[in-house]
This record gives sequence, structure tokens and C-alpha cells, in this order.
Amino acid sequence: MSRWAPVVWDGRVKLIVEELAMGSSAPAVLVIDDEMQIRRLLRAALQARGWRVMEADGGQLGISEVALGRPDAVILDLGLPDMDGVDVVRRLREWNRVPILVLSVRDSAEEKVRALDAGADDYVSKPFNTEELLARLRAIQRRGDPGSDGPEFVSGVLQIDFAAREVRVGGRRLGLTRIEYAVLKTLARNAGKVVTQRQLLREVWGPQGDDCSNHLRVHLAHLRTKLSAAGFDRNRIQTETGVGYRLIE
Amino acid sequence: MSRWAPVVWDGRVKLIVEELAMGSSAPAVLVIDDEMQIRRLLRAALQARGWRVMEADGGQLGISEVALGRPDAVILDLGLPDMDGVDVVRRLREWNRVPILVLSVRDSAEEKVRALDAGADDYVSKPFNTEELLARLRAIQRRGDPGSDGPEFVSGVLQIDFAAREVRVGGRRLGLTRIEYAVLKTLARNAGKVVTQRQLLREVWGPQGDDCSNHLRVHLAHLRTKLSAAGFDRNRIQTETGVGYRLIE
DNA sequence: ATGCTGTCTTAATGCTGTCTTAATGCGAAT
DNA sequence: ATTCGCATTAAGACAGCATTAAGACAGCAT
Repeated sequence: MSRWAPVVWDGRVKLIVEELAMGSSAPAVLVIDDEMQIRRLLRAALQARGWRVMEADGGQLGISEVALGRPDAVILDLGLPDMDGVDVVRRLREWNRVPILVLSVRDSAEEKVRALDAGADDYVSKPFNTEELLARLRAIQRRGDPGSDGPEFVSGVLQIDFAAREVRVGGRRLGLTRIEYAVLKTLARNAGKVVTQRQLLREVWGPQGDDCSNHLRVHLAHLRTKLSAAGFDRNRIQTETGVGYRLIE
Repeated sequence: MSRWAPVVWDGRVKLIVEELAMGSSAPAVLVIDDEMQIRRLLRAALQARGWRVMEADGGQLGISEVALGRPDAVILDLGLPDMDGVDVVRRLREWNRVPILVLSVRDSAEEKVRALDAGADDYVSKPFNTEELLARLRAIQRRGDPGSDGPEFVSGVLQIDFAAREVRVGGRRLGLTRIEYAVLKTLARNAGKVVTQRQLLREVWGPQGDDCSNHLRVHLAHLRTKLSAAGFDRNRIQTETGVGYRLIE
């Protein structure tokens, strides 16, 4: 099948194309808000500016979503039903430095001070101007994360520096194509665990990217060949027949 | 000039004396505002919280003060008499990444977007709540300064002086156009890492500057030609197809 | 205003490298 | 034995890239 079989040329498809153009590494933002209307509004605005948008409707879910999805920024509504918003900030800051923009209906100085001192990077009162919010989001996201230098994934001879998009095997740089890198990145992020084919397909070809499983096999073969040529044991990418693949730690 | 030869007892000298008095280890903030009342108010509040305070009453002076005094944060009033505040931000950002909190009497979204996209880190409207402003200052200052240990970049034969906007290859000066310089600067600031096309496009053509990818290619070709003509290995600007570019360290 | 200079944009070309497609062979499960 | 899923390879299609040249444009000095 061709990737250009989709019948509709809607926003979703356009997004996929854009993601592909960016090596599927478009910055992701997590919106934590219990009001669906706000989430919808933000999703539309953010996607229009090239963000990948994730959503959570509660604090608990939001925190786990940060852990799982590793967003590049977080928009957090303080008025969540399940827990205090400032506590969410605090909990996140215990282990994560992702930029956090706090939203709130309250406009009091004390509230702002509380949130900012808990570790939030900016505070915007509702109702907000969308353009301003986007600009503020850009501002806090622009100032990258200082504390992340060097390879973030190391396992034997294989090391991956996600920030630099660089893969090394035994110290030697490896040139990977967009798709090969995306596949390896996903496997590495879930090292030891089985990554389903669907998961890989979505990572590379987007939500509509099922029935590209043959492509996946081809690229995996290339990936294995390149890795093993550089001294990486080819068998460390295991095939779980009918399920997916696993990178042995 | 010797620090203890000053003929005039002006603000700068006063500042030095204060630095000595504070042991000069406290974080410094530069307040750029033409209204003396505001400066006094801020000075009192900031000093009470342990900041070392520097002052400038105009944009020109403020910029040179940033260069000389290397403050850890800047509070900048947009409504300066001698130049447009947003321009001050822009000028500072050409070579410096110090956190900037912008103050303004104007509360319009456009103004905020302009200032933030120019490189400011936060925007507070006057009249402001002092506690909130201090909390915001802490928030932007907390998120340290990642990539600027000095305005110099050196890697092999290539050296860039961001302050002077000067590029040298093997000591010889290189004349670059605005766009060429902006591209090289961005690559250098992220040396070793892949800089996405979108990132470069935004750096040069602003936030809505997508769909200029062809221009980018043209200017990159010029840049590579100029660099290699001066003795810089052309391959040290790598292309990551479909993703972006990387300057090899 | 006018012309000059250097920069930016636009467009066209050929090319490189990546992705897709399809064909073949293998092995495990039915 | 047959079928299904997977690995591998090779070849062609295609997107994205590099490069060049020419025209538009802005900035600047006259």
C-alpha cells in the first residue's frame, strides 16, 4: 500500500505529513485540564502552530502522562478536581524539569507566588488570550533544559543521545535515516520491554500508519544491518512473532 | 581605566561599592527603567530579598551595562525614552541569554507576543504586584543559563564572537550576511546537536516563517561556500535529511 | 529623488539518498 | 505439507537537497 492512499486530506493527515517532515520529533505539549472545552481550544491552537498535543483530564493522569509521554512542555490548569494544582507542580518537580505553564481562574498574587515558587515557569489567568499564551509557551520552552548533556541512553556498546539525535556504537557515530532512528529510539525508550508493531508503526507513520508492516520489516532489516556492521549484536533486537520487537538491555 | 580612578561619582561607581559591600556573590539583577520611582521601589524590594541591584535609565546604557556588569537577570521597562524596548530585547538576545523580565504599562496581547517572541522570558504589566514580580523573577532565573559561558564560540578553526557579531576562520574575518550569520549562530549554539529546520526557520524568519525551507537551503549553500573558501571543512555542517542540520564540534 | 551596492528571494536544474515496492527464501506453527 | 509471518535483498520511484543564476528589493550615499 502507498502512504498516499488516505481518502481524506484532513487536518490529521496534514499533521502527519508535518510530523514526518520534522522527523516525527515535533515538540510535544501536554495539556492537563479537566474542562474539555479548554482542552479542545488549546489543542486546535497548538496543533496549528506545529505542536504535538497530549491531553490529561486530571492531576494523577497528568503526572503519569509526563512520565510516559515525555512532553517538551506542560500546560497545567490549577483547578483540577482530583488534586491541588500546585501539588501537581511540586510532584512533577521532584523528578522532572519540563517547562510548566500554569493556568488558573484565580488571579491573586499569593496564588501566583505559590505556583511559581513550587516550580512553575509561568502563570496565566483565565480567561486568557490565546496568542499571548502561545507566546509565553514559546518563551518558557525556548529556554531548553540545561541539565541534559551527553548520551541519555547507554546499553553496552550502544549509546544514544536523544538531544543530539546521535547514535553511537562502540563510540563510532552511526548514520541512521529518519525512520531507522525513530524505530531505534522507540525501542531504546522501552528497552527490555516488547514494543508492539502498532506502536512502532504509529511512532513512524502516525495514527493512520497501520498496514505499513512490511515497510517496518524492511527498515528493521536495514537498522539491524547497520548496527551489526558497527559491532552491535544483531540478536539484541529480538522478534516477538505476532507481537512486536524488543531491544535486549 | 582603573576602577578606583573615577572622576565622577555616578551610578556605576556606586554599584561597585555595593558589590563590595555584599561580598559580590549575591545574584545581580539589572533594572532598566527611566522612572526613578520604579527603580527605587524595585531596588528596595530586590535588595530585601538578597539581590544585588544594578540600574540603568535608558536602553543604550542598559545594553552596555549588561555587557559590563553581566547581571544574572534583567528587568526591563519597555517604555524607554531613548529606544524601543522590544529592540533592546532583540539587541541583547543577539549575543546574550540573560533572563529578561519585561515591564510595561501596555497590557495588549500583541505587545506581549512581540516582546516574548523577541526573546523576553516574562512580561508583567504595570501596575504590578511586587510579590508576583519577585516570584516571576525567581522563576525565570531559576531555570539557569544553559548555553552561554561567555559570548565566545570556538571549535577548530572556527570562532564566533557573538557580542561583536564576528566570525573568524583560522583567524581571518569572514563577512556573513544577516541570515547566514543567524543560521551559523544557531548551529553553533547547538553544536553537535541536530537543529531542526523549523528551529532554523523560526530563528531567521520569525514564528510564522515556515514554508521558507527553500530559502534556508540557498543560504546554507552560501554559508557553506563562504566557510569552505576560508578553510573550514564544508562537511562539518551535516545534513540530516528530513530533519535538519548539525554543526560537528 | 537617483543610482549604486549588496542582500534576499525566486525559480530551475541535476543529483543524492531515502523510501517504497516487490520478489524470494526461511522457519515455525497448524 | 501447507500456510503464515518474518528476514532479506535489490531495484525503481520519489522526495528532499545542493547549487546556480537571475531578478527583486532594500539600504545607503550621492
